[in-house]
Amino acid sequence: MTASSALDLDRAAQLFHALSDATRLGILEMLRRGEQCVCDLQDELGAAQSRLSFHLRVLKEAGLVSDRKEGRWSYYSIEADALAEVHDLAVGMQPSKLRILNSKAGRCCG
Amino acid sequence: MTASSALDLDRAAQLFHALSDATRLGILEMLRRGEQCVCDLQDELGAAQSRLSFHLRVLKEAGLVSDRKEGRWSYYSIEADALAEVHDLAVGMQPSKLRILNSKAGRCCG
DNA sequence: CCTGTCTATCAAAAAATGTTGATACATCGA
DNA sequence: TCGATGTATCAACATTTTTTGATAGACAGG
Repeated sequence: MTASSALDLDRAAQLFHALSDATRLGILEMLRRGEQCVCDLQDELGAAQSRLSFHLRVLKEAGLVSDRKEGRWSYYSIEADALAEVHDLAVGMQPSKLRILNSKAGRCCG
Repeated sequence: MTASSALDLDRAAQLFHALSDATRLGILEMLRRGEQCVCDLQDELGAAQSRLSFHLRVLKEAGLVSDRKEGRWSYYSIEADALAEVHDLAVGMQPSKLRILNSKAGRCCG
């Protein structure tokens, strides 16, 4: 059986697309420190509010982040599962050695 | 020292962008079987020649594939180093456990 | 209530990306 | 040399993505 169906490719493309922008990668980098409200991201990344909101939505639609409302604030945080999905994709794409140790089942470094 | 500079982000974005398209992922998938000429990719992926040529260039500019001319044919193959770079990025982005075992130095499963 | 703050959404404009068909170039075989 | 083949490149167009500024809703504090 071949490894990848059309759907797999589309999902992979969606994930990679969400990661294909420096602003979004910067957001994820900040979120690795833990939950952040939009205003903090805004300050630290120096991005306009609506711009940030846009990128956060892209990340959210890809499942890479989730949000939580508290009072006036929205807090965003990383969805570890989606990042694990990215990791699995990366492993699955390796041409040789790396693949041997990996299947869909488990992560090599878990 | 923080993990990622602006340059890192741009490079990461370039790699992920190259991977953010189903056609290009299909190409890489085929190339995992080994070197392929454009005509074979064309047949199997059912993509117009100039379209394929476009996507191959994106992949090549990201360093993910290389090409070799032989007679009338161009043979493309995977650049394992770039895929390893993708893998390292994926590992480095994990929020928790996975990171612990990894540094820039080496791959966990190598 | 009113006002200011935080955020999402919208529409318009701008920029980037992908597609298509045409053309050009190199190579091969006759 | 000629014609056919494999590929890259180009220009035009279509599509998608990103940015910007404006607006609106929810909430908190006075």
